[in-house]
Amino acid sequence: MAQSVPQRPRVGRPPRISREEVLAAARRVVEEGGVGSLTMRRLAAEVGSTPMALYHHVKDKEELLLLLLDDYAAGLARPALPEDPRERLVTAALAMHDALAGCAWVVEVLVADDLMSDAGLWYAENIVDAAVACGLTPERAVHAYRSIWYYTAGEIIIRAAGRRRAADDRPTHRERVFADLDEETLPRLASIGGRWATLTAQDTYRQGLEALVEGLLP
Amino acid sequence: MAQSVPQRPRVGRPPRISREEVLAAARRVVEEGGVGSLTMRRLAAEVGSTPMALYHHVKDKEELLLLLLDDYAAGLARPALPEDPRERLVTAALAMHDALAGCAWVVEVLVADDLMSDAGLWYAENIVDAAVACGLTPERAVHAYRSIWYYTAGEIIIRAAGRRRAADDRPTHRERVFADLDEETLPRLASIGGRWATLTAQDTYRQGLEALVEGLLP
DNA sequence: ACCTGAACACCGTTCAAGT
DNA sequence: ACCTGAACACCGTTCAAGT
Repeated sequence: MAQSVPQRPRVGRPPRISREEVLAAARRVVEEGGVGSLTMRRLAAEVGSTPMALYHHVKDKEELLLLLLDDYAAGLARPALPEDPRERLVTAALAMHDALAGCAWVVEVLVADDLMSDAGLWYAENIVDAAVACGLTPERAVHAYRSIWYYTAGEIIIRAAGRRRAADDRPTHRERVFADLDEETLPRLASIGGRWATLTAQDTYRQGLEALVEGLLP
Repeated sequence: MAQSVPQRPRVGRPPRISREEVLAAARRVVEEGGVGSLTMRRLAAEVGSTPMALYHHVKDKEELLLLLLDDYAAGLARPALPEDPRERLVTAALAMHDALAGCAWVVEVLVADDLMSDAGLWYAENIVDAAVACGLTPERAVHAYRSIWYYTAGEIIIRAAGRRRAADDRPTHRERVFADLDEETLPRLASIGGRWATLTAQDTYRQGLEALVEGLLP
């Protein structure tokens, strides 16, 4: 029915910017200053155009963010996974965590529309499948995946927030609170005192993951 | 030295609005429409004043949110905790989760400056202390607390995002993705298909928590 | 002491017009 | 087809002035 069009008959004004250019610029902006710094106006300046020209290449800001996400997900390496299902589960979860950690801004978008994009499903697929191979029913495997996802997303989000806080020089609310803990009502925290900051700065993602997996599998 | 002042000698223009009124109005706004709907202008309208009058009662918007948080935390019940340390740990974590779940908006603020306020430390205190009583070193107890905190915050944040998504009527990106999964590359997810939504809607917080605790404790 | 109005420096997006 | 400018309906916050 529809005959193939060898060359689209381009009519009208020739484009000055392309969707790819817009996306590339958006990626630059977001990598440098976080999602918060990505505004249509700033992006327009970056590509040397006007805010409204952008709307000819993306529907709106939300679509722009989703495209950015797809793009990032598509570029992710898919590590070879071990045969042993339990190891496969842990390895896939670690890879998922690395994918998120490597790109702080994704999280802010992620939470708005969970489970990144098609490419992100690879992690879910492998984790659920490995959990089934470990002996869980499909239902419990999905629940296990969710627990791991909560743990992973929580870690990423909270660490990202921590970094943002550290970037501001002024002492945070939390530091002030920890500086004068009441030994009467909070003896344990008071005894930990200054070590809290260093202890919580340590990367214990893997440790916690393994504990979680230990408890989740039969 | 300083003599007690029985009655502050109030001079100048009498106040039309108080800090308490501002806070109460902010709480109303935020409970109804989330943190996103709390703007200084909207809040001013709510108390029947101008945006700038607010700055006479709170330093800025951030302080306003922190005050709101303190306020909420101060009103939380502190459930009696069981003697057995392991049960105490689980009970405290569940109480922490309930406190957050009862008040969706806190999370948005929380992430910005983790560990709610003084009142929120009660949970940390009990969880860390119970973990030590279970035989962990203080260091590992803090790490265990962090894992639980990641898991808990992640669950709350992701569920809240899910509810926000469900509130918009239009089908989400994620639904579209799940509608046509590739059976070749994602066989496991494809086989779960439509059940994904109902499975992930189930509340499995306690289940995951117990698994995590199981794996964390010696 | 407390409040107001005007103003500054921002947002995302729509609409009508230009090339 | 692609881009522009002006405009709308918002933000948080500062500053100088009023009572």
